[in-house]
Amino acid sequence: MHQSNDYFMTLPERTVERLSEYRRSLLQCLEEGKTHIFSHELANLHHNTAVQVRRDIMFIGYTSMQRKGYDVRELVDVIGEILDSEMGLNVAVIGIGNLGRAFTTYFVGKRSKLNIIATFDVDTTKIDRVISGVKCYPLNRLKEVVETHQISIAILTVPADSASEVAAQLVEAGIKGLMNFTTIPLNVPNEVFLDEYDMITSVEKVAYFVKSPRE
Amino acid sequence: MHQSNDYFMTLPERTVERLSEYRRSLLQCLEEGKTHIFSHELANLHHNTAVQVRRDIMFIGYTSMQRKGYDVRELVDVIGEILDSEMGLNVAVIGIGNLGRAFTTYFVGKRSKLNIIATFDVDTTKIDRVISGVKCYPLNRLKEVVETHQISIAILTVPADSASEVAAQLVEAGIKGLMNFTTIPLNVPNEVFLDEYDMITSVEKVAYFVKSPRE
DNA sequence: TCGAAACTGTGATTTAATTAACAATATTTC
DNA sequence: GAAATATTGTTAATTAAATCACAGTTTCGA
Ligand SMILES: NC(=O)c1ccc[n+]([C@@H]2O[C@H](COP(=O)([O-])OP(=O)(O)OC[C@H]3O[C@@H](n4cnc5c(N)ncnc54)[C@H](O)[C@@H]3O)[C@@H](O)[C@H]2O)c1
Ligand SMILES: NC(=O)c1ccc[n+]([C@@H]2O[C@H](COP(=O)([O-])OP(=O)(O)OC[C@H]3O[C@@H](n4cnc5c(N)ncnc54)[C@H](O)[C@@H]3O)[C@@H](O)[C@H]2O)c1
Repeated sequence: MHQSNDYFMTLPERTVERLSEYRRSLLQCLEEGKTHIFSHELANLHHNTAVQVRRDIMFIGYTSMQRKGYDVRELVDVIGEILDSEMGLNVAVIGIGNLGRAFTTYFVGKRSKLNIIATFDVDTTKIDRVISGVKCYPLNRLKEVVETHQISIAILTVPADSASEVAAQLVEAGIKGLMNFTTIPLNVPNEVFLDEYDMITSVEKVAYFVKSPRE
Repeated sequence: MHQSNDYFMTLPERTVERLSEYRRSLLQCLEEGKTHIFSHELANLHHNTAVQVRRDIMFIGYTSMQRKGYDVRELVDVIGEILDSEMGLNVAVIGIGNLGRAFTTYFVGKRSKLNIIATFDVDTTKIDRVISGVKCYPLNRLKEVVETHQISIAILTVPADSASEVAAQLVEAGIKGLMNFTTIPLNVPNEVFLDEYDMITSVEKVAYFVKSPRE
């Protein structure tokens, strides 16, 4: 039973994240030949509750076969309709150092609607080479390459002290979404979607809760 | 004016994260010779409001010089008292592949109360070598090394298909905090603090909001 | 010396996210 | 085919987080 609204409202960020995570588990289920899954099973695979799973799925307007659970294949497809763009989106990695290379290598292996089609750096030993399977361009060709290849998303892995400057260039070049892995919080115009993740903060948080366990 | 409670309640996770982020900005301020900072200045450096900053600082029981803003040095120290352990904590990286190496290289450079003092792998070409400045041990010596070096935190960067198994070994070895960078959600006993971060999910979220901007 | 201005600290309020509760529905069992 | 069981979808209640609103200080300027 597949029923999806023609006009989706924008989903809460956390729901979008969970849908992405559910999809990965569901694809795994498919590989194992599992065709149906209950909300509590999906919940157990992630750290949450059956109610939360049902609510997330309700958000995207999919409904199950009552009492049989969700059809895994259909659910994967519906999540795909929500998360993916028909024709895919093009992605660039900016700063192809240790983290940029690790990310690119990992990502390029995955089948996905997101294609890393360029990397950028200022290091002349990297420019014009193919690194992690993707061509590296000089940063000063950013705008040109972004336009000709219709790149809409950038992954920022440059050193902290050039992060703000490079971010401004990305905005100027017409990037629509920015994933910032540097430790510097960025300012971008409202119409550019920005997500930031700081590994060091995460590890410091773990350390805090190791030192001060809850209850 | 430095007034800290003897017994802290456990802070909300988001507050702990923000404190870690504030600290980094504050250290930067110190380097630039800035001795005092207002809540709205700190807020501007991060993506939040002056009230939020004041509330976070209230949580840790620090109070400013009225009308002069917060003393940067003191605030750094108070945040340190909250986040850091007196004698530091020892950390191990499990799976010293692309991501593990990037992380280790980056982290080892930082002055911090968290010391990466061992890495573990199963690849015999890596074992017993020093990689990213840290000695790599065979995974089967995990328990022994964790005990002798009093390692309490593990960073998990092994391939997805061995993540669960290795996590169980880490728990068994007595790890108290686990930062999981694999794409597999883990189950650990309640007394082990677990944080998980999935880069792919983050990028998929950015893609979703690029495709479906808010309002 | 007395406002006015600039910030902080915090109770009250609002908003957002999660969880509980349960009616509706399909399936199995006897 | 009726009762028992399992599971969903959704409304209502709860909890947690963020924001508002403002009184209380300190400083400044006239
Ligand atoms: N490595 C990690 O695990 C880790 C963890 C947390 C945060 N980070 C952050 O990620 C960023 C990159 O870390 P890394 O370890 O990969 O560093 P790195 O030094 O290995 O790589 C940085 C790369 O950026 C390039 N670069 C420098 N200036 C540039 C510019 N203006 N435009 C384009 N490219 C430029 C360099 O040539 C280099 O290739 C840093 O900001 C760091 O704070 C990394
Ligand atoms: N590279 C990235 O940017 C990235 C992004 C998202 C998620 N991840 C996740 O991080 C993990 C590591 O990614 P990577 O790109 O570094 O992979 P990688 O293959 O480069 O590294 C994996 C390392 O783990 C070692 N290993 C394998 N089995 C092990 C075991 N049982 N115990 C200890 N070590 C073992 C391998 O020898 C190798 O050195 C994966 O689970 C991946 O899903 C990586």
